[in-house]
Amino acid sequence: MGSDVINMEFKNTRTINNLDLKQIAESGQCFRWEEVDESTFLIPGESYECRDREPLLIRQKGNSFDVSCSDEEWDSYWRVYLDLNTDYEAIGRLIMNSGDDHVKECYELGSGIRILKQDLWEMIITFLISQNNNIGRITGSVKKLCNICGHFPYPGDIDIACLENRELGLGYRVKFLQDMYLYGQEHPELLALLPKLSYAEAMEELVKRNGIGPKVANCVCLFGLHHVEAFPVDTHVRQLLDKYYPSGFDYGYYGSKAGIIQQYLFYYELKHKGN
DNA sequence: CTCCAGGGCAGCG
DNA sequence: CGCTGCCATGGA
Repeated sequence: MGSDVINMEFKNTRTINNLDLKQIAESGQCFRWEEVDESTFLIPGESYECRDREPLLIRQKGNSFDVSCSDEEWDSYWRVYLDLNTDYEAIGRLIMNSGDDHVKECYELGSGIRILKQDLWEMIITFLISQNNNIGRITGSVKKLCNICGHFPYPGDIDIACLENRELGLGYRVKFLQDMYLYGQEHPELLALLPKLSYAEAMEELVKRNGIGPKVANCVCLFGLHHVEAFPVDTHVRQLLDKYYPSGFDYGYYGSKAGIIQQYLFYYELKHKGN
C-alpha cells in the first residue's frame, strides 16, 4: 500500500478541532493506518459495502488537515469514519465538570482521540485476533492477513485453511477465525443485521460466536457499530480501574458516552507503560 | 528462565 | 453462578 502514496496528492484542506491523527493511530483501535511521517497517515478505504474505495492520505498541521479525497467522498464516508458528527467539545466539558482528576489528566493527554467508525467485519476479525495478544502482534497478523488477497479478507475472500499458516502468527485463535469466516459465508445477513440492533441486542448476538466474549464484543460495538456507550475492559483497563478507581468508576456520569472516556483512559495507560 | 499481551472456553465446585 | 487451567506466540 505504501507505493500508493507517491501517486496521491492533496486536493483539499479542512479545519477540524479535537482531532489528532497520531493519538488515534496509537490509541489501539485501528491496526492498519500507515504512518507516512509523524503528521501524515494513509488510511485504508475499503469496506464490506465498498471494496474499491480509495485510501485516504491525510496530513495534519494543528487543526488544519490536507486530504486526498473529493468533497463527495469526504461527506459520504470519511466524515463519519472520523466521527466528525459527534460533539467532542461537549464531551470535553463533561470531563472538565466531572471532578475526576484522573480523567482530566487523561483528556489533557489524548484530547485529539475520536472513536472511529470502522468496518464491522474487520473489527470482528481484528478483535478476535486481539484476545490474549499485544498490539504489535495484532498489527502484524492483520497486515499479513491482508497480504493474502490484497485487502482485508471478507467472508468468501480466502480459503480458511490458509489461516493455519504459521506465518500469520494467529496461534490458538485460528479456530475462532475459521469458525467466524465459515459463519460469515453461511450467514451473509449477519453484517446487515448487526447495525440495526441496539447495543444490548448487538452484544447478545455477537457473544454467540465462538471466541467472542464480552470484551471482544464490546470492542466490535464501540469501533465497528459506534455504540459509544460500550466500555471494553481488557487487561489494561482492568489494571487502571483497580489503580485509580478502587472504590468504583462512575460509568453513570458519562452515560451513553462512557466508551469515549474509556478510550482516553486506555490511551493514557498505554502511554505510561512506554508504548 | 518467567511474565505478559485490548480474553475466552471448558471443566470443575 | 464463580473460579481455574489452558490455549500459541514472540518480545521484554
